[in-house]
Amino acid sequence: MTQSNRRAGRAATLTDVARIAGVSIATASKAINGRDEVAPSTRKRVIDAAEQLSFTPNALARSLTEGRSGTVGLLTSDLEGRFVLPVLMGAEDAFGAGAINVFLCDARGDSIREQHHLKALLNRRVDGIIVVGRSTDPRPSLGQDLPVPVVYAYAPSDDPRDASLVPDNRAGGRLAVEHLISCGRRRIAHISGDPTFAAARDREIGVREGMADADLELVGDVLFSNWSEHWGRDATALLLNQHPDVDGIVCGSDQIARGVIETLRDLGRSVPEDVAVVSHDNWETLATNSRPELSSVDANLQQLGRAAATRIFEAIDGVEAPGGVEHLPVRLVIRGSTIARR
Amino acid sequence: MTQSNRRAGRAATLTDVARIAGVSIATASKAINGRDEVAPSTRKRVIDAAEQLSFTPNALARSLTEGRSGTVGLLTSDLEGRFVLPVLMGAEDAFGAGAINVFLCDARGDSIREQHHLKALLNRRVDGIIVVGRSTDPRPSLGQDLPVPVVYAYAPSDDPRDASLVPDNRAGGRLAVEHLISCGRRRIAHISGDPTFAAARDREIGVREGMADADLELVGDVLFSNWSEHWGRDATALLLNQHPDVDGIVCGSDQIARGVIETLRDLGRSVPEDVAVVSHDNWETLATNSRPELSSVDANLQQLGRAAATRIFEAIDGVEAPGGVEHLPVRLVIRGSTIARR
DNA sequence: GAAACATCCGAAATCGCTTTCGTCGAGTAA
DNA sequence: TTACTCGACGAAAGCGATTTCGGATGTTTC
Repeated sequence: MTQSNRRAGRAATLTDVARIAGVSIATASKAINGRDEVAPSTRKRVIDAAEQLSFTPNALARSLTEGRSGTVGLLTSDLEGRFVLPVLMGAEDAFGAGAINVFLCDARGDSIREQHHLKALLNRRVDGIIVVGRSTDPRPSLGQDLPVPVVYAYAPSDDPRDASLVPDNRAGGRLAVEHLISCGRRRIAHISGDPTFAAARDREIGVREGMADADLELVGDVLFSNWSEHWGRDATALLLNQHPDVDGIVCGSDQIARGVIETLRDLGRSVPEDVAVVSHDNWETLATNSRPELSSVDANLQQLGRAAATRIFEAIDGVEAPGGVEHLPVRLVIRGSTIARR
Repeated sequence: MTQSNRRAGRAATLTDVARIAGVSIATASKAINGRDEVAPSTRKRVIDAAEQLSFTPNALARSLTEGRSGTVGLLTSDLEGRFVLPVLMGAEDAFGAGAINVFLCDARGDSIREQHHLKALLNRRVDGIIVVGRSTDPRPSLGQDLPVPVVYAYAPSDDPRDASLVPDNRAGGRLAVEHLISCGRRRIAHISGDPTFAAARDREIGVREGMADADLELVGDVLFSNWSEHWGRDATALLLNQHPDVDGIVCGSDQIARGVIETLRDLGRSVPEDVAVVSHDNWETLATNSRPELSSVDANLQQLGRAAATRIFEAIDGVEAPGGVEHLPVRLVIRGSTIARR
């Protein structure tokens, strides 16, 4: 805390710099911003003066004239932050560190709070807004009459006129099951999470497609309930009871997979030798601490954030945004739960 | 994306409102901001006009005159976000949603990037900065010559002149061990993480203090290595081999505890009957999905964020900040790993 | 030596809002 | 009626930058 300095006086302004350098503020501005109608010697004087005062231009003032603030709002309902942070990082990457700053607002699933935050963001004249939902289910649109471009990431908007970017869960399901098949598995089951989640349904579709393409059928029904380890354990017990010959399991999430693997071991099955397990999310902490480590489908959230930022940019620059939901590619990370470690 | 609207024209300004209401911008400003030198009828006209144009004041312009921006920077190196998000939420609470907005910047452990972000934040004239480290180890100070108040949260600054708020890990260690003792355990061991972490050392001190107060001694040496489940498993095997009669284990983190519990079960010990286990962090996903669920010491990060925000506020209002490291209370969350579920 | 032309610089307008201070008219007191 | 107070309102000066455009130099060119 540096009270002393703060009291010492306000931050240096362009006027101060100009005075010290003995030029007008117009010239000082040009010199500092590298415009070319300034003599080299003058420029040097100005730069030196700025240095001496440790002058930093007031971004607020600049924004006021330029009409854009160089900030973007990230509006989320994802309390836990597993999804929003990779997206944030991707966005930062795309924007370039420091060039654009991101306001992170957590609406906590409360639409009143969301409106509040939205209004605050607009007051601050953000140049764009990225909305990150907490699941991949469609969420209410912020509306069409906003003065800035909006991109929905992870969770799509329920209004097709909005631009939404979501991970391709269907392809993810297919990827997972194809991997199991390529590992020589044929009797494959699917244990997933909450069936009211679009992610669960989309992944199931992908899984079924992958099986069908290989002329295979899933072992038993898809087991739906919730995304927890507990359910993974219960479902596995159930599954092995009815279909003891299963040799591959696609899990709806890493958490489920953790439970699945635990119960498989408890019931005397070795992973991946007897049963190979692949899951979704690639949540590092869970996946790499599992024994064996989890093969998992990664949603490429950072890339999704980057794409969202790019969209915002394009829209700012006047490129008409196409609207509709775009599915971004996912990737499979292979670890010990499907292929035995050498 | 609402290009049409954006093209339709710039956002309404106070001048527009004033014109429609037939008053001067001065009066319009006063009417909207609730100042009292305005006749009720006039105020109504202005408010109506503002409504009609859906006028939103330009926060940038306002900040320019008021000298404060109503924004705060949150500078972090915590990639994973487990620590930074609760802090962010706490800060939002304290600031009041919408009244203050938070710039979240991730330096990714790179000091160049950090300087970059810091500069950007200062350019945007944030009213204060909260620095969130990635562990509880001291981190380099941003320096004393910043024009805004800075508070270090979670990780303290290495400069005692800075104000730092950190969880009281020592009290946490004590809390954990006292709980085990109150559960009737006497042969207690401590399995922790990376001993180069201040958190590991502080917790150990607390644990030892708690034991000493009860005239007990730890079973064996404290086992240090890293914060992973793998280590939890290995350490437990080691421990049971040397001290098969252990009846309580304090773990350095929830991840370690997960490994500990797993191996305890594998080796035929039931939790909590034979061995009670308590850990640190209270990472919900891990703690509540464990079997049994983990009793764990929660660092109260949200409260820490709230405290940090309050500090910033006070400093803005001119209250001299005390500097130095303040240890904030932690709390124990009791679950099934120490007390058998009924 | 004058005209034409660069080159460099500064006065002033502007962005949208807040705030001070002066003005004006109505109401009150004398 | 005059003098005075007071409430309501507006003109104008900032806040800190950018940018336009005209003016003051100095340099070519014929």
